Amino acid sequence: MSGRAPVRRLEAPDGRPLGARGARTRRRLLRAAERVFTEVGYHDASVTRIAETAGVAPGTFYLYFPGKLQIFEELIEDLNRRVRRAMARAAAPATSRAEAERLGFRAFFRFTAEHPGLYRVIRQAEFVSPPSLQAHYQQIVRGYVDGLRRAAERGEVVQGDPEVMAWALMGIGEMVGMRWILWREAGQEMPEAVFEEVIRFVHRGLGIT
Amino acid sequence: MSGRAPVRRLEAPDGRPLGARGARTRRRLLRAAERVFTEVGYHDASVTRIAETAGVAPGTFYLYFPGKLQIFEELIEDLNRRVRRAMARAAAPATSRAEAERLGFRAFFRFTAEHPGLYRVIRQAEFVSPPSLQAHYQQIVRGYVDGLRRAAERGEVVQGDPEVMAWALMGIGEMVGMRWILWREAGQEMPEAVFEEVIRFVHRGLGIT
Amino acid sequence: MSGRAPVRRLEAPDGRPLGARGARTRRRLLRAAERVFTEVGYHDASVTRIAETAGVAPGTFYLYFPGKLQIFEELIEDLNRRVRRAMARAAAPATSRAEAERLGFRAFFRFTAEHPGLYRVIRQAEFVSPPSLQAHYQQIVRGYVDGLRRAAERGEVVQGDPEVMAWALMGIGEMVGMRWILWREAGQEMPEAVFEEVIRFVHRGLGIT
Amino acid sequence: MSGRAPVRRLEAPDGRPLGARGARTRRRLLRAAERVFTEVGYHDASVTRIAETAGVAPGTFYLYFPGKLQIFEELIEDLNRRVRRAMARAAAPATSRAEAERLGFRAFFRFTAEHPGLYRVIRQAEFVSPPSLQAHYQQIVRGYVDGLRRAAERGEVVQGDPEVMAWALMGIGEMVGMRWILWREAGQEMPEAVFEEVIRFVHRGLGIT
DNA sequence: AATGAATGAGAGTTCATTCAT
DNA sequence: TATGAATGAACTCTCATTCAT
Repeated sequence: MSGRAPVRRLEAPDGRPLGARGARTRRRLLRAAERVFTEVGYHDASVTRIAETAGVAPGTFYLYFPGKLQIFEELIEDLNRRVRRAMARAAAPATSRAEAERLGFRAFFRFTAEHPGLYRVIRQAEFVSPPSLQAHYQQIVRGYVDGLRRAAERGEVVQGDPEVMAWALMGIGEMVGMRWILWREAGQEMPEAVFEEVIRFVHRGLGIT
Repeated sequence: MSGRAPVRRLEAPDGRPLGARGARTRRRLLRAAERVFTEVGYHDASVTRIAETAGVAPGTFYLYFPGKLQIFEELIEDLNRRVRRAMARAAAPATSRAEAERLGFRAFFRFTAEHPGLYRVIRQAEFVSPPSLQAHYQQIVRGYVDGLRRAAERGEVVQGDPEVMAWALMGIGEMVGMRWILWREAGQEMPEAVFEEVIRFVHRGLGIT
Repeated sequence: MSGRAPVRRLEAPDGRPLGARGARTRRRLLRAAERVFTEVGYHDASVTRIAETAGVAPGTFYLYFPGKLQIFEELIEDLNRRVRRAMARAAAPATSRAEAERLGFRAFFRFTAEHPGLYRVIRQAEFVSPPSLQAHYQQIVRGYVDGLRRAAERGEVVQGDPEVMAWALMGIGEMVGMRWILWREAGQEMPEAVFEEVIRFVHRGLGIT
Repeated sequence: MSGRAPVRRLEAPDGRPLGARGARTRRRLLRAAERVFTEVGYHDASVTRIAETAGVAPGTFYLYFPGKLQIFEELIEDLNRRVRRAMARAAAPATSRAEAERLGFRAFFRFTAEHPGLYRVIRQAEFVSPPSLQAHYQQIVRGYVDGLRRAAERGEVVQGDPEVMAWALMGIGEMVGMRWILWREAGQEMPEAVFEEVIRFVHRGLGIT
């Protein structure tokens, strides 16, 4: 279908390409930012602390990112990629839309459980970087829409506007994930009964019999 | 069954009751905070700007609220009350669960359209005041659960865990509202076709035939 | 020798004389200020809290005192009068300078023990109102000097500059009082042995054999 | 017997060691604080003004001190060290307790004359940082007590509680210093006759014949 | 004689960002 | 490529004082 993803040429904010050492430092800053944003949120995360966590001096941060906002935005994109990949991989072996939904939701909840905080951070983008947030949701929806359209053509799901359904499904996933995963203490699992109830609701909503 | 709501005795942070003049100033500060939070979010909203918007001096703010966090929390509660009241009133005349859902969602979307920004602000509470956010969602769910349980007993909706369904419905409402109302420019309406599609999804999800 | 002290005509800051009701309010403010200054010091004592303690509104304070500084200064004068009176009364029956010193120091330490905090507040005057502090010490010294001069003429104490001796004695009293009274918890007494040691030092210093 | 004083490793509030540039800035802030506290007292000294006096931006202050209170406390300790060192050095060559007292008091008054204001500042600690004030006095007393005890053993001074005597002596020094040094205009000397009178009083008080 | 809501200047403090080294 | 000292604007919050009622 596509071919390989283009190799991402990393560069410094001033446009110069990054050597191996620089690329490693950049990666460490990104991981540090993930940890710090996750722990305290965007506004209480200081650049100094991110640099510290990455083991570099504050000034070094600006060799790799134009500012705090930009590393946040890159992190959101990064998260988005990881979520979509996790869901796509999980749903790949499915032989029906019903199974695809089950596997996809399962993967989403697992991802959320393994990265508690990331899904809290993303909600912060509402005011921090609205375009990032919109892009995040829209990219997820885009993948969804294709799957739903094909399933409708095959008669597996009800006829209807696949975009609306995709947003509805995403809303269900986020709200349920927040309720049963993010608000739990770390280590707690979402009860299997809850998961099954969610899936039944989703299947009914999609008209899967 | 009902009785009237208790008169809310307003007080200053130091516990003294508020006279008419004080109550008016307090109300103006609350409205100003709503506007400012809505425009720029919690973190970029300064107390000074809120006071300015209300037409009072910065120090006056602290005669009525202990701080920025507290006015935010009060605003969330306030919003919560208004949303629930709007939905309850709208759904009251319904003669079936199907109709109740339709009227309730309609009211919710209308409220969101009339107060664009409020639903964006609430998502900020994730890091600003988690308890406020949880209370907000839980209070909405609580009302929902009762209605669903009774409907299930009457055989109007499918048997199942009403709490899970309530969270799912709330997620649908929020995400669809965000997509078609908040991200639109002011004045835009959610297309009727979208609304109908959402309602169909909701009805199917609940097992309403 | 003197005649009676002039009746103090109380007036408002604007010069108008005070009626009976006003005089009572003024007195209550003064007592409230004493309590508050004593508890938290000059800078952390707010006019509002003083008024509150006196049971009046903040605005009322300014009907009786031009400001926070002035009530503080009046309080220092007041304290000064009370200390001197207590010491003079205590020493009056003495038949020798030795006895006068013993009785005077005893009275001073007792006063300090009964008004812990007042002697801490006075030290604040160093920067709050230097003239008040100087006047306070000078008035105490003045009384001392007369007594010492007469005692020297009678050969009871050594010949020498009575003013220098007076300041030395005052320094002893303050420092010892601070160490053994103010730094103790309330209710603790200065050990009798300490008192006797102080008196011996004083007697020797004055050349009382 | 002695060995050298341990090198003081300076660190920033966050615990990182200070380089040469940082150490210089820190020193300049400390000197600036001394000047400003001396001029206007603790409460009217603003951090901004201290920074200004040191020639740095307000934010720089917080790279070196956690806050206004802490630089004040460090200043008190600093002053304490300098006073004790000055007195110890001055009294070192003394061959008798009588001479030691004379030299010690002389040194103390000279120090006070050279640093007018420091001794006023210290009195502020009463409400600002009581532990600092107690530590200051107690450290001075501690050195005094040893000297007095040995002198008593040699029969040079009267038998008695050396601690009480030490506090008395300190009180004399502070009060006399305040009267004849701090309240004078800059440049004025304490008259020699006053100094001699004080020393005679001290010698008599200690029982030095 | 008394009220108490309102003021507004100024406090201590934080932190994203810069730049000389 | 990296440092880290320095910046300075902006923040939340306090409180002595005023004045219309």
